[in-house]
Amino acid sequence: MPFNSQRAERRTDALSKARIVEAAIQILDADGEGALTFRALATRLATGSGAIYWHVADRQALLAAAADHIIAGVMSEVTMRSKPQDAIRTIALGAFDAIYAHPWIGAQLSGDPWQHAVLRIMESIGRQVQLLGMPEAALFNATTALMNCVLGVAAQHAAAARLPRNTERSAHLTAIAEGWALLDPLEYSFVRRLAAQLPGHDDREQFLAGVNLVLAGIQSIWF
Amino acid sequence: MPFNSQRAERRTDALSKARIVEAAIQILDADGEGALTFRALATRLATGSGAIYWHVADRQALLAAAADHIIAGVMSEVTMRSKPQDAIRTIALGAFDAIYAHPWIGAQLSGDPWQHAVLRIMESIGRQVQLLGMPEAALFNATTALMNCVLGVAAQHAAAARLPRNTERSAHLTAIAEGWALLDPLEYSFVRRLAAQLPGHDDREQFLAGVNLVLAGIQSIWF
DNA sequence: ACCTGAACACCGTTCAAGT
DNA sequence: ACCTGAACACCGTTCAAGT
Repeated sequence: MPFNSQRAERRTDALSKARIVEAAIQILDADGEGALTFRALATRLATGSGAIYWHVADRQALLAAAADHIIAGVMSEVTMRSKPQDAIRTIALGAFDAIYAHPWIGAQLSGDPWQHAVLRIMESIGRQVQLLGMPEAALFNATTALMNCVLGVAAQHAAAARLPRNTERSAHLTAIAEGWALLDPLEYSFVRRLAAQLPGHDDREQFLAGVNLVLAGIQSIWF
Repeated sequence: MPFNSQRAERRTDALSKARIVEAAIQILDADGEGALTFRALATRLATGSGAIYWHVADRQALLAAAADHIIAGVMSEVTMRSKPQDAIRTIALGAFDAIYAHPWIGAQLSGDPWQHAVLRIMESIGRQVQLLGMPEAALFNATTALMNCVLGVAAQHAAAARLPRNTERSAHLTAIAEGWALLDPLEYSFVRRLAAQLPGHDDREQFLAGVNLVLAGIQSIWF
C-alpha cells in the first residue's frame, strides 16, 4: 500500500502504452511481423491478452505506434544546419537506415502512408523543400516525389519483413534472383539485364541516387 | 460421357486457375481484400475450399496472380510508337489507372515489389528507359526512380484497399483530412499547409507531375 | 481504473477419403 | 487427376468477472 495515496503507487512492471510498444518492437525486430500476436505480447509482458486493449486500440494501432516510435527517434536526431538539399539527403537516409534496421517498418509505412510515422518524415522533408523557395503549388509535387523514394525502399523491404530472421531473408533474396534468371529472355530482357547487375549492388547508394535524381528534377524544373 | 475420350470432356464449370483468379478479382473489386477468403471463394465457385489448393499454392499466390492478371492486361494494351518519354508516361498512367480502379492492387504491389506484376511494369518502363540511351549503370537508378512513382500511388491506395466499399473509402479520406487538421500547428506546419491544398487536388495529375519530375531529373543528369 | 483469461467468431491450410 | 469438407492450429477481439 502506498503511504501517500494521492500519488498513485506505480509498480515498475505496470502496463503502459510505452511498455507495450517497447515489447512489440522487440518481438518485431527479433522474429518479424508474423510473430507479433497479442498472445505472444501478453506472455512477454506477463499479462492477459485483453489487458493490451486497455492501452492500444487494436493491432493496427500497435504497429503504427511501434513504427512511429522509431521514426520519431530518427527524425529528432536529424539536426539541420546545412543547405536544404543536404538536409533532405540526411533525412531520407535516416528513414532508409531505420527501414533497413527494422524491415517490418517497411511493411508498415508502405501499407499505410497516411499514418503518423509517414507524416513525420513528410514534415521533415517538406520543411526543407519549403526552404528551396519554389512556388506553392510545386511544394506538394516535390515533397511527394521525395516521399516516393522512401516509400519505395519501404515496399522493397515489406516482403522480407514477414520472414522471421536474417538468415532466411538472404535466402529469400537469392530465391528472388533465381526467379528472375528463369524469366523468358525475350519477354523480360530488361529485367534480366538488371538482374545481372544486382549482385554487386548497394541498396543505400541506389537509394541516394534516387533522391539525387528527384533533387535534380526539382532543380531543373523550378530553378 | 464424351464420345471422344482423347479430347478430355471439359465441363463449363470445371475448376481452373483462370476461373479461380477471375472469381477472386470479382470478390476483391466488390468487397476489398478482407473479403477474399478461401471459404467465400469456394462458395462462389461452388466447390470445397481445399479444391482451390490444387490450382493455387496459397493465398499470397492467389493475390499475386490476380494482380498479375490485371497488370498484364494493362501492359499489353500499351502500344509504343511515340518517343520514350511519352511512352513512359503512358505506361505509368496505365499502372495508375489500374490501381485506381482496383485499390487492392495497390496493397498487393506495394506489399511485395518483387512479384511478377511489378516486374511486368518494370520491364515495360525499363525498355523505354533503355531507348533514352543513358549509360548502363544509370539504367537501374532511372528505372527504379520511375517505379517509385508507381509504388508510391500503390501505397497510397493500400490502406483504402482493406475497406470494403467506395462509400466507406471516401469517409476514410475525410477522416484522414480531419486527422491532419488536428495536428499540432507548430510541429506539423508543413503537413497542415499541404492539407489545405488537398481538397482541390487531382490524384492523377499529381502522379503525372511526379513522373515528369523524375523524367526531368533524368534529362538534367545524363543529357 | 486497470487487469484476467475464457469464449467467440473467424482465418489459412491440410489431408484422408472420395470420384 | 481432381475434388470434398471436416479437422487442425492458429488468429484478433470481446467481455463478464475480478482487484
